[in-house]
Amino acid sequence: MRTILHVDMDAFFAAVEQLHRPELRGRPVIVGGDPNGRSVVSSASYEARVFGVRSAMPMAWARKLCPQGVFLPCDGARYGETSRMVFRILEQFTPDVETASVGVASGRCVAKIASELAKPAGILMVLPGHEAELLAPLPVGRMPGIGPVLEAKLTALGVRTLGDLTRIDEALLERVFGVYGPLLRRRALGQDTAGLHADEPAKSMGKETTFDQDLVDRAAVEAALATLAEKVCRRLRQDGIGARTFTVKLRYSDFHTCSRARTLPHPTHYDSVAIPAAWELFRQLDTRRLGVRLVGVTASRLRPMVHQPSLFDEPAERRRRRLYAGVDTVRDRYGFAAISAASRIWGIG
DNA sequence: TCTGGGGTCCTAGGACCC
DNA sequence: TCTGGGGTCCTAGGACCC
Repeated sequence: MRTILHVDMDAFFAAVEQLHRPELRGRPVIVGGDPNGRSVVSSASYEARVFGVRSAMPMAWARKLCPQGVFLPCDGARYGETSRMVFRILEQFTPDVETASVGVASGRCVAKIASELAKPAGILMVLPGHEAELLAPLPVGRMPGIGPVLEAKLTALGVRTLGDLTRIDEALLERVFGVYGPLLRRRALGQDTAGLHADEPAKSMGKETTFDQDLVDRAAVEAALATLAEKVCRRLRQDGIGARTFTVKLRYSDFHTCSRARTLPHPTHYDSVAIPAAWELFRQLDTRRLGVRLVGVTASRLRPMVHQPSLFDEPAERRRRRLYAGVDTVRDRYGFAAISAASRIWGIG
């Protein structure tokens, strides 16, 4: 019999801050980006949640709701270190972790919901055969995969709880939600057959940035795009893979968001290919006279880069490989910006 | 009060081939 | 002169999760 333990760190970033700085314990701690900038809340302590502060809420709202809060920037290195520590403990099968809640069940969805119900700092075990019973009274929005949009559609059908979802007409469910409908019902019954699939290779990797102020100057947007493309390519090279598809994403000041993609015949991980592609996609995409709030570059259709020996391009390809190895070495030593501008000038095809 | 950044998965429609 | 159906690949957009 399969047993899945879903371990969920309660208000993890905020809890880590309170762990390392005892004077913050008992105080509303809000971790996120610059509270005066265009950022959102990453994590709010339970003391801050009392004021209505939630994850993903704009920092500006959080500040209004909880002016006395302690606002802290994300300390990624410290959270990573703490997370690794937690994993070392979990590897020894000791569920004795103070910052966490644990749900135990036969399937992933139920285990996750159980960990939510166990909060804060509890353990909830769901015995096989009792899944549907636990789920029935819960609002549909508690099920992973049902967000605000699906919840509203279900409400319109008169479905409020997961119990309601198990009783609604199957054909209707399929008409409204397509292939997802029957799946939702099975999950609501606790029949969750999805196993765990750790360690699968990534399907895409991307970088995006929201500007402090909307950019009107298109040259400045293109400069930002080049930097993003360089960073994405750098990650591809580090992983020894290339991408066949590059996508540029653009968000205007009115929050309208659009994207354009291009697929290449062969995978690449070279700045000199990705940057011109990103620029061209951006020029096709940028049809409105509005400030630009965000741009992003995403690589997908990821493949291993096989360096096929070819009669003609072999020396050029070898040169290029050496060039980028050098670029990466310099950046490792002196930081990313050290070579950014130069690599754009080199641009060999 | 004004909306991050990293991803995954699904859908609809078009181009193209047989 | 008009037109089927299946399959594959690709694009754009949207919902969702952490």
